[in-house]
Amino acid sequence: MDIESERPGLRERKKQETRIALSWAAIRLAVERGLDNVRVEDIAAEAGVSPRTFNNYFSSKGEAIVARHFDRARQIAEELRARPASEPLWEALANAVTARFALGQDTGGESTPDRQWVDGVRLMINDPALTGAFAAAAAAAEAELAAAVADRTGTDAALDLYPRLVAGAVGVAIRVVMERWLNAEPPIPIARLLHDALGQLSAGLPVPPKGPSHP
Amino acid sequence: MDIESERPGLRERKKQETRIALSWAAIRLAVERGLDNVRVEDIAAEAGVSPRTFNNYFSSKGEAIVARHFDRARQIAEELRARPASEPLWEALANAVTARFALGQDTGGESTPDRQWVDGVRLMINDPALTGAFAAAAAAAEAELAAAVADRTGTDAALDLYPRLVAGAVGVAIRVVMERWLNAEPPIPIARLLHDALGQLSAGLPVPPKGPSHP
DNA sequence: AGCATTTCTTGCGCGATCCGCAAAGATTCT
DNA sequence: AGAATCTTTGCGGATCGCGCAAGAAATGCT
Repeated sequence: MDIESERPGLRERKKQETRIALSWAAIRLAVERGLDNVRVEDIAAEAGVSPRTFNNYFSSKGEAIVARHFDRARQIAEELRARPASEPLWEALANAVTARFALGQDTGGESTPDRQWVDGVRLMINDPALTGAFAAAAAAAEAELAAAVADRTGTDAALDLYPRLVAGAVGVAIRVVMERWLNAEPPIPIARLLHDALGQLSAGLPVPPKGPSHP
Repeated sequence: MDIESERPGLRERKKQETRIALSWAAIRLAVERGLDNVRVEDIAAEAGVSPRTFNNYFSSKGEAIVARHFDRARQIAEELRARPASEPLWEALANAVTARFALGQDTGGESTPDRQWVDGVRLMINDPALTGAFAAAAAAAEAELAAAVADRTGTDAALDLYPRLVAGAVGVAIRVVMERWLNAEPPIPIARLLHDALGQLSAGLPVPPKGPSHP
C-alpha cells in the first residue's frame, strides 16, 4: 500500500488512475451485490484490467475497498504538518481532522448520491471480512500521524508513548464518530461529533454529567 | 470467536481443550518458524486433530494465534465490573487492566522465560498478516469494555460517544504499551508503562515537558 | 441400561485467493 | 531511434475457507 507522489509522468498518472478505478469499482460492486458476491475477476473487469493486475495493486479485496478511506485518513498527518506551529496541539489536530472529514464527507472528489455511500460504509464497518483491512489501514495512517505529532511536540515516536497515544486516540475518535454518524437517526453533523469526541479526549475523558448529551 | 462457559460436561471441556491446544500450537509454531512457514496442516497435527477440524474452531491462522490474547483482553471488562463502584473510573480501569496484563505477561499461565520467545512474539505481532486478526479481537473486546463502562458511568453505549471513546482509548493504551514493551531495551516493567499510558490518557494527553521520559 | 437426539469430527471436493515467473507491451531516457 | 526500465498479463501452483454428508462421541429421556 504505497502512494508515492513522484513526478507526474504519463506512467505515474496511469497508475494512480487504475488504482483509484480498481478501488472505486470494488466499493461500488460490494455495495451493490454484497462483498461475498464480488470476485476479484469482476472488479478487474469493471476497471478494465486483468485479474492478475488487480493483485499488483492490492493484495486483497479488502485492501482495495479500504484504500480510498485510507488515502484520506493518511492526509491528516500532512494537514497537521501544514498547521502553524503556534497553534496548540489539540486545536491543530481538531482542525486537521475536521478539514479532512467534515466537507467532502463521502466521495472525496466526485459527487455520488449520499445514500449509497452511507450504505457502503456501514456495510464496510459491519462486515467482519473487512475489519482486518480497515484496521491495517488505520494502523498505517496512525503511524504517520504519530510521526507528525512527535515532530510537532519534540517527542520521539520510537521511545515515547506520547505521540503514539495521541495518534491512537485520534484514530479511535474517528472510528467511534464514524460509526455513530452512520447510525444516527436523525443525522448529526459529523463536525459536531468530531469536535465533541476530540474535546472529551483532550479533557481526559472525565465521566460526563448526568444529562443526555444527545439532544 | 465465541467463548461461552456453559455447564462443564465432558464435551465442553474437550472443546475448550482442543481450542486452547490449537491456539497454543499455532503460537508456538509461528514463533519458532515464522508465520509464513506454518500451515494449517501443521497446527492441526500439533494439536492432534484433522486440518478440517481446525477450521471448525478458527476461520484463519490469525484468529487462532490471537485467540489467547483476545481471551485475556476480554476479561478486562469482567474485571472492571468486579471493582467496587466507589472507585473512580480511571482508577478502576487501571486496576482492571493491570490485573490482567501485569503478571503472566505473555504465556498466559505457564512460565516460558526465554529471550527467543520475546523475539518470536515481536516478529509475530509485527506481521501484517496478523494486524487484521488483532484488530478484530480488539474491537470485540472493546465492545464489551464499552458496555461495562457505560453501566458504570450511567451512559449509553449506543447513543453516547463516551463509553466507546474510553474503551477505545484503553485499547490504544494496551496496544501501544505492548509494542513499546516488546521493543524496550533494556526491559521496562509493563506495569510502569501501563500506569504511564493510562495516566496520560486520563490527564487529557497534554504535551509532555521537554526532558526525556525514558531514563 | 437402552435408544433417540444433538453435537463434534473428519474426509472429500469446489471455488477463490495470492503470488512467482517470464513473455509481451508501454513509457522513459539518452 | 534504440536501449533501459517498468507494467501488464496469462499460466500454474500452493493454500485456504467452507459446504456437505457420513461416522463417532456425548448427552438426554425413559
